[in-house]
Amino acid sequence: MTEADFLKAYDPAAFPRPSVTVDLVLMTVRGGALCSLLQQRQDHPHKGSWALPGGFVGPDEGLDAAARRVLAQKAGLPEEEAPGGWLEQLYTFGAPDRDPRMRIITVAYFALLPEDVLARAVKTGSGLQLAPLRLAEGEAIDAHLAALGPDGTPLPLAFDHEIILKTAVLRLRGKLDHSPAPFALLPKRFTLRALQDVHEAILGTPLNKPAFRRRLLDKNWLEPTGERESGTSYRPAELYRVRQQEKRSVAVQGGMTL
Amino acid sequence: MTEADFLKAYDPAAFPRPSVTVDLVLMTVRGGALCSLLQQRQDHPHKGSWALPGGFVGPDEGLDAAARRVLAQKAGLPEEEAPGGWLEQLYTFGAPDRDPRMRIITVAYFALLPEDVLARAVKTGSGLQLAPLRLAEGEAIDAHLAALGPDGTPLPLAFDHEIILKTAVLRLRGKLDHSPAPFALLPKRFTLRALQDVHEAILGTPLNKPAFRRRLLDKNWLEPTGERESGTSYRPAELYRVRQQEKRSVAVQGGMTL
DNA sequence: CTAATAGTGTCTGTAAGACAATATAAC
DNA sequence: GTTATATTGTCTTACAGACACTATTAG
Repeated sequence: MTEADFLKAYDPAAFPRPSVTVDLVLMTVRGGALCSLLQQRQDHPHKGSWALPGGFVGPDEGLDAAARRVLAQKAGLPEEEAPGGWLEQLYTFGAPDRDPRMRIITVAYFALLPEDVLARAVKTGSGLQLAPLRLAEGEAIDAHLAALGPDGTPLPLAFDHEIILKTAVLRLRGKLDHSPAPFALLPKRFTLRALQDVHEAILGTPLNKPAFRRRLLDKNWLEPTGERESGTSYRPAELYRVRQQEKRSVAVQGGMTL
Repeated sequence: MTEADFLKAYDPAAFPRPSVTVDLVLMTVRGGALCSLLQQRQDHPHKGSWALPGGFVGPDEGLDAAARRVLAQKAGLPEEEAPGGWLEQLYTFGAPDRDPRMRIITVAYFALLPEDVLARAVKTGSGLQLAPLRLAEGEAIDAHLAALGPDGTPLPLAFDHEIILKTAVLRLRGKLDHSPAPFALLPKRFTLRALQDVHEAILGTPLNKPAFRRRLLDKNWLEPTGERESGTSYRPAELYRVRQQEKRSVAVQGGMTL
């Protein structure tokens, strides 16, 4: 056994290497619901089921770079531009049988994008869909998550992508209060009410307005622009923007702004 | 470009696959300090520097299984036994140049083990060391982390292992209050004082005793055993144990008990 | 003016920090 | 008893939830 371990450790080419991919959970909030971009599989295995967009990691490509590349390809985001999104490594899934064709280890990322960006991606690509995610009550990791189709019925999910989606939703919930990530779901200038709507959609529960406002403003992450929203038939709300410094300040391995 | 992408996605064998390893941050608290097991490299590259124990992921081996195997090999833990530790996937590091020999993507795990288990591992193996970790003040990810040798000077760390260690420490700090993981650093029965010492070592700051006690007991994770510690020259403290149910209850992708 | 929402003030309950008082075991 | 620490009680402060009140804009 020690001999075998020795060989294993010092002659890695002696046994087959796994393929490594990145899979992306591209999320946004639309119509008060947290949604994820899914792509219908055209081939076996899991033909017809819905999968996360992904791609193989190139031989000289970093993991973040691969995630950005897939994001650009699938979501139609030019890599050089700054659409104001968020990208963060989520978790790595590597069960030996997660793909029936061969051994594939996937590094899952999640991205947050403004609604219009993802809506445009859906229209551009084919077999794409922005599916509302419905997570059963309770924060347990073994709770069931459904991605709903246009008719409100759950879509069949390919591979282990339900677990990946569930992990993403729970991670996002956990980070809501401690990370500037959720701002990536809104345009550059937004009202506090819109931000609260985003939080409520992600948590799936209503929040107290004065408390929410206090909490957010006390963090000092936002600054008022002096401008107001327009087009309302009632009192327009102040537009806020994220302080420049907060776009850099990041928690533990906290992801990156796009 | 679309053609190239197509080939990339559908003919993964057409380009070389990366090697995939697991690296383990094996931590414990000793002498009031958070320590990690490090192994001195016997070969180039980084010969003489100190590295995290790790190993290649086998062709039919899951990531968690690989981490457990390396844990058993390096820390001398029999895989079947239940020493009361904690194992959790940390983050995946895959910069193309992180290893000069070849492309290696590593899935980092961190483990928490009682002090005596790791101390035994250090004595058994060779070139092993349990190094106190000192993190510069401030939670910033770009702060410097040093692993101290026996003479108190920082050890040179191999590859990107400083970043991995830093990530582990920050992750552990963040989970302290929300996860039953820290209990893995103590024996099965322990006093609240010992638990507070562990928390203080990890956070690097003293805590308020009554508040700590209230917080922990209010979580209802612990139950008194009715027994007292022995061998003290003063009033012995009550011994607590973790409720059985809490060993299962786990937060978001929260790791596993050993 | 009315309608509708923005934004604020205030009360209350919960939980943490600080500090002190009491309890208990070894000697 | 003394000593050292466990364990509990209490005061104060900070903050979140609840609710109501005031402000502002369109029409």
